[in-house]
Amino acid sequence: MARPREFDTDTALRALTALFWEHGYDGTSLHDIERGTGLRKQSLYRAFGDKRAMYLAALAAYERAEMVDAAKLLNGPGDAHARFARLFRRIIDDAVEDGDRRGCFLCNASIDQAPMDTQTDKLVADMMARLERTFDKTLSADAESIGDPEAHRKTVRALMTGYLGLRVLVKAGADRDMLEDAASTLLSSLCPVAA
Amino acid sequence: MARPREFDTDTALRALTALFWEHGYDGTSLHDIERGTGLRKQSLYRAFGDKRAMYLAALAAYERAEMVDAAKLLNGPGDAHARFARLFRRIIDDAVEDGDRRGCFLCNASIDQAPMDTQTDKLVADMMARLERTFDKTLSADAESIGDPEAHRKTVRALMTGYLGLRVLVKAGADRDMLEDAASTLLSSLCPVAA
DNA sequence: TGTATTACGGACCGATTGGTCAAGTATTAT
DNA sequence: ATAATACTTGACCAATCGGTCCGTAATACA
Repeated sequence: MARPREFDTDTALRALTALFWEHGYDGTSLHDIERGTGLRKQSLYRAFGDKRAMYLAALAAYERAEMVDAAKLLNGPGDAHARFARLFRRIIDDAVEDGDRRGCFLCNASIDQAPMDTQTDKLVADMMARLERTFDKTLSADAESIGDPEAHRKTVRALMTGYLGLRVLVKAGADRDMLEDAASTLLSSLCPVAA
Repeated sequence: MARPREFDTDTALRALTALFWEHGYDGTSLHDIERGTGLRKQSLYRAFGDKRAMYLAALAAYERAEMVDAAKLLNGPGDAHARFARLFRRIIDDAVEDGDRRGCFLCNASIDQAPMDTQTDKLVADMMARLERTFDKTLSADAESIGDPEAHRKTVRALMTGYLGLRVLVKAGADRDMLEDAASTLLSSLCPVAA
């Protein structure tokens, strides 16, 4: 009945995610978006709505792609210490070896959009809650942690804080030593012997 | 010989700091700046240079005012645990009671400007280094920490990470429980008994 | 094949961006 | 008094912002 869309929405969404992730909301213009996606804004507006909707869709896509990817690391073999160590190691390696300073899109969005846009604020809060659940599940791999629910919850939240802090340090340009030291101490609370 | 400046540069700088701190670089327009400072942009351009210079000056002023203020908390009485506890308590209270979601200007700048502006990047790196020195000095208040320099350095850096993570959580809209739990665990590494 | 429906590209929009210029005025040292 | 300086104000600038409109091309169904 109607002419079919000529571009792939998922591909466009991936491009949008890359753009907003790296440059933020204000730092990404419609012109940048046209270049990055290879599409005219008209097509994008019809597919997504307005720029804000593109941003929110990109943030949600980030969660589906990158954070699910991180969750896989956390669901791997070994005890909680080993699992979180793999996550932190990946963050450090990406930053130092690939020079990837994009940080965590969720963390970035928390700072540059959440306080000034209610929709972003809501989405960020939801994503934070889901991230906490992921961390919670990972920590539950340790038998000893299930004894004290309060200590368990506190540890999860400290690890969340450490995760976010690490991603800020990456953005700030911290070197490998800095990141390694921070990560090692954060992990030591999970397994004093392996610290 | 020449007509003296009619406005107080420090007052203007305080206003600039408040603006950039709350709304970021891109989120603060010259129009906002004129309203916020009560000055015409002409006067501001002559006094500071361009918008980027205003931002950098504001960031430096933030360090002189707010971070020196925080340093006072860290130089107060008690052991390291008590000192850092006061800092974290202040962060949480400001966020929860006053609804202050501005976070830490240094942390904000790390995310929204440092990766895309070399001058900001340099200033942020310097400020991070000075913050680390402040944390280092505070931790040195504990006699037992001076024994192992490596452990000392690692603890300092983990506390930095925790500090930054806390400020991100505030921006993300975390509630009191979340912040309290995170802070308490971060502090527990300093003094297992008092945790 | 006719037609309704939709995608597409480009022109176009007013508003706002950061930044500059010019004119008039106030202040100071000589 | 005067020369030199630098203040204030508002107009002005090109460029860019996010967003819309419209003519044309392409498709699916009757």
